[in-house]
Amino acid sequence: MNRRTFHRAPEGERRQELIRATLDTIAALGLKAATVRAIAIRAGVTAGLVRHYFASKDQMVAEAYRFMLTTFAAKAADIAGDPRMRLRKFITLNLTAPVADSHSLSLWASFISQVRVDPELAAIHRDGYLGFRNDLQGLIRDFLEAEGRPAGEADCRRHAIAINGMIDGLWLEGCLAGELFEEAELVAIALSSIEALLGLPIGPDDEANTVPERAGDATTA
Amino acid sequence: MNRRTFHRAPEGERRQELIRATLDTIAALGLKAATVRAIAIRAGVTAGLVRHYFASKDQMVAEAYRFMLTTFAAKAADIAGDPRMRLRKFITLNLTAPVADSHSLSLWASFISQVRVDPELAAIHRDGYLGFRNDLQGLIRDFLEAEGRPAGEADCRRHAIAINGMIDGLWLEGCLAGELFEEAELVAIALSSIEALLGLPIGPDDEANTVPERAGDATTA
DNA sequence: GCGGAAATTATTCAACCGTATAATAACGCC
DNA sequence: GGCGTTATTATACGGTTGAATAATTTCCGC
Repeated sequence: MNRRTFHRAPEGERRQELIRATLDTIAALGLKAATVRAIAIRAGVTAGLVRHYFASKDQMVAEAYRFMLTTFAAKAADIAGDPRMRLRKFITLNLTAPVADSHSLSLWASFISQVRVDPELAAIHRDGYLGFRNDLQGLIRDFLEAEGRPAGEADCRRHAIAINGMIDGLWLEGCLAGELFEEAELVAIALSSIEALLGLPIGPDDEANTVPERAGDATTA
Repeated sequence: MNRRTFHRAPEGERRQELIRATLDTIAALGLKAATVRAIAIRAGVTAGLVRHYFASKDQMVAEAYRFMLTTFAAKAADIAGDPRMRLRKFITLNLTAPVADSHSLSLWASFISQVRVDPELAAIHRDGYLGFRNDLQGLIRDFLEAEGRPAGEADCRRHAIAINGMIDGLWLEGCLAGELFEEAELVAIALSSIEALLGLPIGPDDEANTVPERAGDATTA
């Protein structure tokens, strides 16, 4: 009975592979079916190896969650341009793939359902989400100031809550039923709605900012 | 070892108890930890009894999901009043307990993460969500007409998407971090934002519709 | 420098224990 | 006695473990 030949991975690489396989498996099969064995097979190794890199399966899952949140935050961090452009990019970024797709929703929902019962995941969750709305609030403040409409702390907070809510909600709709919307439709709705909320135009002259016509049905999922 | 004395429940009642216990257990412990035993204990019976009422655990979970969606839909169905009142009630209903609390989010996320991998759940999901935005679109159309601002199909659809997105998003924020908001704050933000989106007042004169001041920090979870 | 032995350690493998679901036997009330 | 409920058992599967082994690096005599 011969033993399998294997490849010995360079420092850190296998660890990253396992984290990626964890996320892929959860997205594809759900948290319940994401067993150590299933994850290991997807990563091309055997189950026992997991405990060589992580103290436990739970720790590996926790690190996978942290990695996911970090990846999201990193995407939003390197937005450049003037305040109006930055706000517009932020919204677009969060309402198009890869942030807005069923893969992301699947992952997100799996973790959210565990956050309430797992203190370690809850801590990671808190860390990950802590800056999100603050970032948005900063973008809004900068934008209002640049447009000569400086606003107080309370007003900015209120706007950030409303706009954050709208982004989250449209993200949800896009993930749940992306095939019901044109590619840019959700982004256009978000931008024009936010214009109405703030009373200021956001769209640049050189790019379409109107809502494309579409006479489809109106179901959510 | 004496056998426990037991109570013989009337037909149907025990079944309903088990469904309720299923939802409670999923919300409290997560889908993974919602074992037949845990659910049975919560319902005050022993595990074997489940198989007397349901063909399998999966079927019980599926029926619990159907029950949850039905309950949500039923709440929104019996709203009475003039168009403006109905729209306002619809929004309020979806942004206050029991629809908007961490219990609901927990349930919702648990099921959503399974919907993609379980065809039976997917069918139930589709049935349950099919009419939601159409209902909202109808409310919006009626409201606009009643205010003398009749709108075409495309406009109504666009408004319904935007407002549905905002409701979903604020619902999400309320569930995730309800303790960061005043009781009526999210509702007030939603109502004033929707006023801005539609360009029409929604709030009645006799009820506060302004956003209450609150100088707290701005974190999401 | 260089070839190969020795040490290191990443990986596999098989088995363990706990627990889950499903099936079935035992029991009590009407 | 029949039916509803419970206790018990069977089987399967999940995470974890530790010993065996293959791949890689280090070391040493030359």
